[in-house]
Amino acid sequence: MSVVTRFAPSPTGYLHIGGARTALYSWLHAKASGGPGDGRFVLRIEDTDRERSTDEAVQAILDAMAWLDLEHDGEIYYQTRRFDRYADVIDRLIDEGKAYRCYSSAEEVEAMREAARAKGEKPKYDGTWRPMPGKTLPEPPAGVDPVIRFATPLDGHTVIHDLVKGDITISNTELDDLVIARADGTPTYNFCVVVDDMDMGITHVIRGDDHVNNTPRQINILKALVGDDGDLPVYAHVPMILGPDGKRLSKRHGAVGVMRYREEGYLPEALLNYLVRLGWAHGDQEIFTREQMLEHFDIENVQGGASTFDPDKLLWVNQEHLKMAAPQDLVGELRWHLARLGIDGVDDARLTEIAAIQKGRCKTVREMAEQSLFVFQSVTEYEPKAVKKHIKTATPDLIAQVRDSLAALDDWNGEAASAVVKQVATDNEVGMGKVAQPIRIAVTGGPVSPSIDDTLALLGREETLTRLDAAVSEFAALKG
RNA sequence: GCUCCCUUCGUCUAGCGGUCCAGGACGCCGCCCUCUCAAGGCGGAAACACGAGUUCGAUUCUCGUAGGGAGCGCCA
Repeated sequence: MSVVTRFAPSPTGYLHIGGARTALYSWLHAKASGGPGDGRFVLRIEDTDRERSTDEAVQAILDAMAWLDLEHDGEIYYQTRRFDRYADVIDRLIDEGKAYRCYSSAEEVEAMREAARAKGEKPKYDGTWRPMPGKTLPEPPAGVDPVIRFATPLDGHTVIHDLVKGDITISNTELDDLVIARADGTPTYNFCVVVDDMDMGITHVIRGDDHVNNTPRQINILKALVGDDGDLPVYAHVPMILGPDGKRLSKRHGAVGVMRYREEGYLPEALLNYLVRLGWAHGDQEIFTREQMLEHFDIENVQGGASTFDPDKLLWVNQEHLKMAAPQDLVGELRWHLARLGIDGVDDARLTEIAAIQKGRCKTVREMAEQSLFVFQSVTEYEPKAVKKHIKTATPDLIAQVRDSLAALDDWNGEAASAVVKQVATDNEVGMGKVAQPIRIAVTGGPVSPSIDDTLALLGREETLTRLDAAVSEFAALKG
């Protein structure tokens, strides 16, 4: 049987790191099992809460999924477009006596819960309106729209055969008769999920473990629909991701949107790599390409306990991916970051050249873009601290010597340029640092840039000579 | 309060009864390399929550305790 998984976010905000990992695990499980492309990965938008769902949030989630390249199969489902279907199923359950109308007010239900709590029990609805053999129901109050409640089995227990947690058994007496349709007729989450997963042929439900307590309710509803012997999906509840404070990472608790990581210069494959390793391992391997994840990922090896998000390690993973990326594969993100810094219209070849030189020395693409600005912007001022440290009285003369030798070069390339710098250092019996650092400051304005040969190669002869000339007079004036 | 889940270095983890005075990685601390920043090389500190069992033998199995997480909505 082919695997079908789904990712089912509610569009009440951006896609955050925990959601991204759940999506990744679901995607991997569908795509990794049974060979490439065998399984299906469905995207479903759970927007039944019309108060909080927004189109902007839907778009934000779609954008993040696209950036991460977690492609879904087939159409995107929206629960709000399936209300007719839910209504049909609810009618059927009522007809079959598996659900009933409840006229208790919200205040009354709250009082029931309080009463249960006072007795040291779990807060529950007390079943006032539940039809029972030999029981006389109260007269429905006039002018009150009822909610529909599901008649949960009164005894027995429900077992979840969870792929990551193992078997979980919950007594049905822990469960109460949950509302499956609100007074205004709209269906609720626990109900829609069941109908959807059934209709969409979902074989594996992979979701956060904040849902484990809902699962028995959902299983009971599903059994009411398909019978005790009907097919149930396989569940896999993945643990939460905790913030540095040990609290669950959530939108209102320190979690930021996935796209924020793009802004900070992370590569999507690096973020995915970090996320896949958070709670899962394949021996000692730390760095995974997308292909390697697909090859090795196994949902059953996912850790049972929550894990803490570590920004430092993410940064390292990103750096590793930067190092191993082909320069041309970095062009897209580099262009995006440069654009944010006001640099547009640079051609691919140039960006590839820059990426090739910078990728080994940056932790993020954002840093790469920032550190490459000197290529596009002429030097308008020299960093005072750097000048103070590296520009001495003899410096203008040294730079002038380098400048003249460079001007005389037949071929302009990094190797030849750095040979010139070395020669000048040797001729004047000073260390490389005495020449290279001033040159660096002269052509970039600051003390940090790629190696001198790469820096000059990137700049080109004309630009290098122009900047050196400017620096010679500038530094001479400074020290004169 | 009740229910469920979890527990190896600060963090992510390997370990699936003896191979473990516990391995890797991030971070941290030294040293080396060096034209800056990185990278790289070498070395170091750092953990099986606790208590009972089971067993010839427990990090590994069972049960308690403690700690942590989640849930208990006409939210998803």
